[in-house]
Amino acid sequence: MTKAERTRQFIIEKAAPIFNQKGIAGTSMSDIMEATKLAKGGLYGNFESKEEICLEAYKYLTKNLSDEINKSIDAKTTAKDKLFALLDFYENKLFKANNAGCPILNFGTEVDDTNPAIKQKVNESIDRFRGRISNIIKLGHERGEFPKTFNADLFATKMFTMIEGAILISKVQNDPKHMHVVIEILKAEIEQNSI
Amino acid sequence: MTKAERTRQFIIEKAAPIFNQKGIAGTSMSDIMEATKLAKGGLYGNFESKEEICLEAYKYLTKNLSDEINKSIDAKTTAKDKLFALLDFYENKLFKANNAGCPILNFGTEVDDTNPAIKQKVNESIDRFRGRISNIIKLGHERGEFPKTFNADLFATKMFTMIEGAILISKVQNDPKHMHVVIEILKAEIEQNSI
DNA sequence: ACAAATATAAACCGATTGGTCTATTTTATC
DNA sequence: GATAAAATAGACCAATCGGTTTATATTTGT
Repeated sequence: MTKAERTRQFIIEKAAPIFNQKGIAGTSMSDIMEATKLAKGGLYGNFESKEEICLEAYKYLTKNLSDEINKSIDAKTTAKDKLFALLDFYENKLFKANNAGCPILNFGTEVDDTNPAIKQKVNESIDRFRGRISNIIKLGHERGEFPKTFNADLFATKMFTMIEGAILISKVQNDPKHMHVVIEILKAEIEQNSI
Repeated sequence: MTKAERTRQFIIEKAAPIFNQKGIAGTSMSDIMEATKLAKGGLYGNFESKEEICLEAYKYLTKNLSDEINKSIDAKTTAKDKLFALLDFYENKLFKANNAGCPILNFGTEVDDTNPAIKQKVNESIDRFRGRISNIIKLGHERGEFPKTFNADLFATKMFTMIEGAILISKVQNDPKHMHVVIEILKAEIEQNSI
């Protein structure tokens, strides 16, 4: 890893939480200069533009999250445990512990028309998230944990939308109450669909 | 209605969809100048700041939406029909017809730390939305349409979070598919809980 | 129609925006 | 440790930001 590569990574790591919290338009290069203690030249020597930093920041945020989630899931064997681990992750890590919430939600609502590159990335994140849930349920089918009537795709959509909606409420209300309610509803539904 | 009041209202109406689409930080006074064909003086003669326009724009967007929703609901008599009307509204009006999506989602994700005034308004919007759903279910209890086991508060949270999550997906993917799926899931659940 | 009050246009403000450029420093190679 | 190459600081840029001011239009009440 050359110096430049290290600095590049360093900038991404410092910029990511700022973009996630203040938004793309709301984050300025001087914010990133302050966070990294680098001057303009230091930033533009490693990146072409603010947008490039932002794109890399989004990739970094989602990759990090993805890795953590996969780690939580892989630690469990049964499909039910994996789904519960995923739900617990969202309740504990992403909302309570984390700072600025879900990058899919934060970036997704902003990059409507303005930023097709990031929009595409958010798109992929959504597919990955839904796919993860769906695959666990299909694993449950194979393992005989869930009946075939427990529709993987439908539940994936349900779970994804409820979690994102819950993050929105909990963030605006500064209160994890509804997030907790949502997690409980989803757990109950999984329980109900267990053989 | 004085000239000033009319101009004020005119500015709000022109600015609202811009804020809803481009976000608060992403909307500049020159955007509003262009949309209203007014000069700086025209705007600052009627408003103290960009933030005041933004706050009024948010109020305008949600009031408009609220009025339309209430009209749809009031046209129905049974609780089930009212819930279905609300769901249809979200599927048809808000996503397909509407331009920039739900102001609760758009503003809510942005006004985290930066804008307590609007954050408070979004908070109220969420309560109003959830309350509306919850009240319809309670009406269903009274009318003998729904069993008491159909928990009003839980379902309100479920419905709200799923709809907002579905708006997010549908917007990012430019595809109402998942919104449709969510509406169908919710309708089926209401049907299932009908006596 | 006229006068007082109101509302708007447009020049102007300092600060900040994203971005460039060059001189200097730091790093890597020998 | 000298030297070539890579990376950074910081002055600089035009454009734009939100906002102010004042002179001119436009409403309004009479």
